[in-house]
Amino acid sequence: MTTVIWWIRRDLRLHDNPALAQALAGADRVIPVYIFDSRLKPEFLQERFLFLVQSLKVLQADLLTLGSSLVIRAGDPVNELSRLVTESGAGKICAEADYSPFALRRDEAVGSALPLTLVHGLTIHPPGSVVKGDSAPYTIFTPFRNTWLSLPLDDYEIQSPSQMQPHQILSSIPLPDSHENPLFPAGEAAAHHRLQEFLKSSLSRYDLDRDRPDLEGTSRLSPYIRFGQLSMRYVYAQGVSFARSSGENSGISSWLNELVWREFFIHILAAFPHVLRGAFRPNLHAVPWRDSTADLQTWQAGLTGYPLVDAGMRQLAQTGWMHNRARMITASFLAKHLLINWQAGEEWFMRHLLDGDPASNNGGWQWSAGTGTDAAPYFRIFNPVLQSRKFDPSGDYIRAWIPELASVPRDYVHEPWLMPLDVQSACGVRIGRDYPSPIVEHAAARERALAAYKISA
DNA sequence: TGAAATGTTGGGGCG
DNA sequence: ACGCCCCAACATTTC
Repeated sequence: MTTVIWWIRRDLRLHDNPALAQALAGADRVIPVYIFDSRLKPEFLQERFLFLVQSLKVLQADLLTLGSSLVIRAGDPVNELSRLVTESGAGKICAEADYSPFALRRDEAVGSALPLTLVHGLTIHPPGSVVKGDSAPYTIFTPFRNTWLSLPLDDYEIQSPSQMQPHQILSSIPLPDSHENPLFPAGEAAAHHRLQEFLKSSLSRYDLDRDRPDLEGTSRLSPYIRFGQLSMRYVYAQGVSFARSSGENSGISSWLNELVWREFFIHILAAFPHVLRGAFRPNLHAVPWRDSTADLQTWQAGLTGYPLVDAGMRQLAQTGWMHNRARMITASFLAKHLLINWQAGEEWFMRHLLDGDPASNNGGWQWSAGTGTDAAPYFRIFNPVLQSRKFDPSGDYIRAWIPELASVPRDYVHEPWLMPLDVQSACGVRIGRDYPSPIVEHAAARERALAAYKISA
């Protein structure tokens, strides 16, 4: 009787799961295990932690229908897995490889003590496989993508097991209390449903609508991909086959491009783990950031006085998700207009985002702050008013997240501080009382940022 | 996956 | 008819 442990980390799926498939191959029984790592403090994970717990509940239910069961433990993975191996007599542990510095250290510790087999599945092409002629990693997106696209695509799809052998129920702790996020119902089935809905209804217009936070133009798949409720291989293959069958291409290729960005940042973090500690470009270590707790808190609270910035920050705090265009604008605002170290923003996003992943989050922030591998030039500073007019033309997104501004007329919704007093009275909003005046003046803040970045550029 | 400043052009008003 | 100015509209350069 051979027993294998399937150690689940961020691959919460039964469909197209190479680590699970490897565990099942040749084993008489497989024990699915999730371990809450005691080094990760749930209070810092907030909404993402609840999403994880909900997802584990669904996975548990799915496993029960197959005849199996999920074992939940909490503690240090080396200790917990050692106990599980002893209790079950398992001769092997299979897990999907993860490439963040934290995960690599953890798996090194487990692998040196126990028979751990890491199986690739997190990305389509694993880190180290997309490299330049001299086998150095790419640091610019476009050539990375060109090489990425030239590699053979494995569109093989591993079906979910139709049943699993029961295992003796090892001691398992109950899952913490949690509740469903109304925008992101947890579980593999919900993820598949969302993918199909997106393909059908929004993908063909993706290139036109994806930058519009007031529309449903994006896939909203990121939390599911983050926790592996969908495999990248499957998601990408679905996009490609949809493009073939619909004969339509413009929207699809720009969406597939976004998936390649995700791969790019995972590769970057694997090759340059120092990006989690500071700027990728060492010369930009020297930006003289302002140290203002008050301004940071104003940004976090969505009270900067720039409606689109505040709408994005409130959407994040209230839902655990923010539209990508708003992520870029809010990030640019913190790093450029407020001249606060982007790492404070990186930390805030990680705390609140359901899809919070060190590689993508760090990559996005370094891009916005102009410190990254393939970064926006330091002098590229978003004008929050122009961005607002361009991407939220009627102000629907602003009004959805800033109830104070719900009745502000369209002419003023992007820059309410310009409202004459009689208009303020007419719509019942006094700027400076019901909604803040701008925390900084755009032109002056822009000049300040240019000067500060110039020092270290 | 910007925006502002600066430069150029050309139509129209007007003396 | 002509030169001059104004200023959109667009293009280029700079941050």
